[in-house]
Amino acid sequence: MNKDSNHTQDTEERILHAAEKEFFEKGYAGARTASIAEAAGVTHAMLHYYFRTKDNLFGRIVEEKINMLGDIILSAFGDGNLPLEERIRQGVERHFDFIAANRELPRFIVNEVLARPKQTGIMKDNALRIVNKLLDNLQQDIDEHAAKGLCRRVNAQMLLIDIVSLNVFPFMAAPIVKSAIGSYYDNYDSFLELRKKENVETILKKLKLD
Amino acid sequence: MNKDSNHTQDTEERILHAAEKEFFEKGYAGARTASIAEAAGVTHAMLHYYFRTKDNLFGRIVEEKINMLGDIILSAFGDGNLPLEERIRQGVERHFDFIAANRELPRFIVNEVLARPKQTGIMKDNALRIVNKLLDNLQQDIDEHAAKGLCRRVNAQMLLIDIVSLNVFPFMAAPIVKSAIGSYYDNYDSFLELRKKENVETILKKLKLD
DNA sequence: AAACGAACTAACAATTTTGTTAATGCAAAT
DNA sequence: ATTTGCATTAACAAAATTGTTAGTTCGTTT
Repeated sequence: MNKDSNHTQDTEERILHAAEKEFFEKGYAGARTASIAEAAGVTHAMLHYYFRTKDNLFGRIVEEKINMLGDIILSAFGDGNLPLEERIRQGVERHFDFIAANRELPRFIVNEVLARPKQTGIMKDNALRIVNKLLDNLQQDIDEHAAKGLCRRVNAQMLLIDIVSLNVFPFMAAPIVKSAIGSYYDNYDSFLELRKKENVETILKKLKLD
Repeated sequence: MNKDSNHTQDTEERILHAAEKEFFEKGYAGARTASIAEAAGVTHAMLHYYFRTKDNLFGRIVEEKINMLGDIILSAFGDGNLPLEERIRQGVERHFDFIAANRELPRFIVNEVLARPKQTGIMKDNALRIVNKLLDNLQQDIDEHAAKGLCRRVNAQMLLIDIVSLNVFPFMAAPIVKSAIGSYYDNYDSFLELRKKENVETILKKLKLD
């Protein structure tokens, strides 16, 4: 069987892709295996042939997504060689951009993943270990700069929660934020551009000495 | 039929109460009318007798909750007689306290309400009208103080998004934030106390002149 | 070419879930 | 006391949804 005639990967991929969309949009309970199969262009039975249960299929999606959590924080804030202010500015911007490129991820994580502590506990702990290691490093960085009188000695954990809150919420609550800003901006994307700058400013201002 | 023997309100209330819990916990798709009836201590048929469909019952809960949105913003930030800084400090604290007392509301709104624009559009618009009126007033307040050189001239809309983001996110992502702060705090509530202060500081610092 | 095995299909089964209906109880009105 | 009407129940019906199975197709192996 050569690669071109191997439909397995194709079909499996298509189901996974359709499943991600369905689970993201409707959540586990709202998702229908029949819809997923239809969207993937395969018969309903194929879904069960490859993944046996809805649970299994869901698990595959969750596994893939939860690992992104730690990775994005690390890749955004991980460059300890930059000057602190630049490190944080870049972190906020990269994190914002990642969320903007994965707008439905936060809702999925909050609703579907965090609601299943038993099934996702290990993966979550793993992501947290990565983040905590980074936070230690960042806190050192902050403390050193603060000791030199270059910034306030803020808590790195709190700062990260600030950043994630500011960056994530406008996307999670997009429908209401969209209505709220209404006609003030040309379109939602131009609002988001401003929002990103605003978040960077808010965070950097918090670091500044009084 | 005297009031004591009128079981109608009792039963209806009990169903509504149980429904709110079920819908909050599991969302519309995950909620089961049978579970709601059982939790309310009534037969399954009674639920349909009073509300006919799951949709109707859900609509009643949504209607009640969506109206809280505008109200809380207004009651938190509405006091225009206070000095600006005090007005904002009080607003942030009151909004935080409200969310803390209704921790599952944001998730419900984001997941269930915002995902149903057709059914909730009018209610949402109504809440937004209240908020926008308040924002106009707050912006004037800010502009006046800025003109006197007492604060930065920040955009009131952006400021409100900042506040809501900072206050809401830690509750929506509570399971992961809980794990993340781990052993650093005695318990989650003592973390939340600090978090509230932190948010007030973050916002007020944003207003300060450089 | 015959056997083999993985991918696939159509039909079906089992369960869950929402919603209905006919009958009953019971308090208040006449 | 009889009637009236709402509240309630148990049983049932209908639909939706997940999962299974027996059999088919088709490329590969021997």
